[in-house]
Amino acid sequence: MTTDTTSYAPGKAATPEERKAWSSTSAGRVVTARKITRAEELRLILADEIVSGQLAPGAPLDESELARRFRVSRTPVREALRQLVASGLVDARAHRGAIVAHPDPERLAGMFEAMAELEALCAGMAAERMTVSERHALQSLHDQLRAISYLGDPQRFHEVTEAFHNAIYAGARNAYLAELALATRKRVQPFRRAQFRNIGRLAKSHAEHNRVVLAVMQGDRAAASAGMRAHIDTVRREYATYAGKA
Amino acid sequence: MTTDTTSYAPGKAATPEERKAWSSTSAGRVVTARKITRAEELRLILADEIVSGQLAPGAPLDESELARRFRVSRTPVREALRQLVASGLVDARAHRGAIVAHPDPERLAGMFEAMAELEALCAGMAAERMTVSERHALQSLHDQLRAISYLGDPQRFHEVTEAFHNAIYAGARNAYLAELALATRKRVQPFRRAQFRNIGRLAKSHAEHNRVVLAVMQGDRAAASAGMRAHIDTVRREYATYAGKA
DNA sequence: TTGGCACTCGTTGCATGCAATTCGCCATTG
DNA sequence: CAATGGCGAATTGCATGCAACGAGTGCCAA
Repeated sequence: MTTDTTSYAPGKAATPEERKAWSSTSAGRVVTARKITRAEELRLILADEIVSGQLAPGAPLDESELARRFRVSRTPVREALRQLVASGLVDARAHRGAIVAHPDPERLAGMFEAMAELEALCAGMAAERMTVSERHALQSLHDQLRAISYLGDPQRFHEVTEAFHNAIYAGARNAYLAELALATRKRVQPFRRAQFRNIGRLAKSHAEHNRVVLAVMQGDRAAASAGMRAHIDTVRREYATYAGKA
Repeated sequence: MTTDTTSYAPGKAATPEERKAWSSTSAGRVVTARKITRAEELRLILADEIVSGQLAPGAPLDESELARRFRVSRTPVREALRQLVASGLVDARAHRGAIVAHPDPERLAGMFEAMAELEALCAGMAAERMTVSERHALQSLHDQLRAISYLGDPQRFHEVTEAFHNAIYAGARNAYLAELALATRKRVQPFRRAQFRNIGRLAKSHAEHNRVVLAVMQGDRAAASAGMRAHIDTVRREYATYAGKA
């Protein structure tokens, strides 16, 4: 416990100014979401830190420590952790604390396989259902990726890749399926960090996307699915090569 | 609030005997899970009541009321609700309470479509990966279903159907994918209650399963997928026919 | 020296009180 | 008469204190 410095009066735990402090760590991504609860804020921040790799798989999530860090009581921290447990990003056992989820290799392989199929499914549906303007928007993102792969900016490439996949989710016209795919993507993300340091991977990734984009533009469901499945399968293999320590 | 009858001393809110009372409502399914926390208990109970239809979509979930009902404080109730929100069975908005999830028709259609594809995927994978004994076990469940469909016991038919689908999930050798499929199944379940009152549906369901079982026995992935997709699609159409009020 | 055991400490689980927000109701006004 | 503004009640959100559980440590006995 060790209530050390702060005064901590009830309902006045931290001024808004104080509370801004914590988001300074996450590189300019300050989301000034004012209309949501503290627990929801914490959930979003912690999820982001897990997905972005700031909190590595296996890292302990101490309630009191997080409460101090975010200048709130343990209650909203606990609620945020419970939701993260339910979403699969965090593992917890009663009286034994919570850690960032760290699936064993077999489970991780299953997540990759499921991701491949979900993405393939979305791509196939998108090939059939996207509007003309959506197809053009997808093509535009794809072109951007080519340009970025030449420049060799992994961070930017990653961001636009996310947009690319999100565009396909949206094109599938199934919000629920999109949520499943996105959630799976996020849960796998902490284990593919290393890939984005590999510049050579960018061009290959773009080439794989090319098959998908072509099929989507032509409305060829089977080809779009196959292309996306192959792409994610490459991602999986790439991970398997890089990761000896998983 | 109205602290009416019980004394309610801290840490001694209810004796074990008192706490047994609530589970008597759910028809003999008393799970004497002693080693888990109260919040976890509540989560399981509420999820079961939602899936089983005791709590209908749209029903309000008042924290204080649930706390009284289960003889606990609001804290574990809140944690259970948060987890149910994260799992999609409950919707909640800050300061406005929680209700049993009630997706609009479009979203529900998406859930049915996703379920069809997930089940199809599992069936296809199971056709390739099941052991011989697993295939025989599946066949056995299928035979049981035929017998039950003759007897016309919808409740029992439902239970064995669940076991049938779970056997296919297990045969797919992908725990993560199985979780997705099962979660989706549970989220859709509250909207297909009516179907199990329709005795005629039982025989048709069994006939649809037949295609899947045959394909699985022969290791024919494509046929197993197609069969399962067609089955779930029938389920969806059946729902669409029954439900004017969704 | 080693195995078992009780004790202690740290962390999590739960209860409770207060603060904050929302919504319904009623009065006031155009 | 309708619309709007503010007040009150009810409900949720958060802080805090205490209880319970687990893990580590040191002691005792074999």
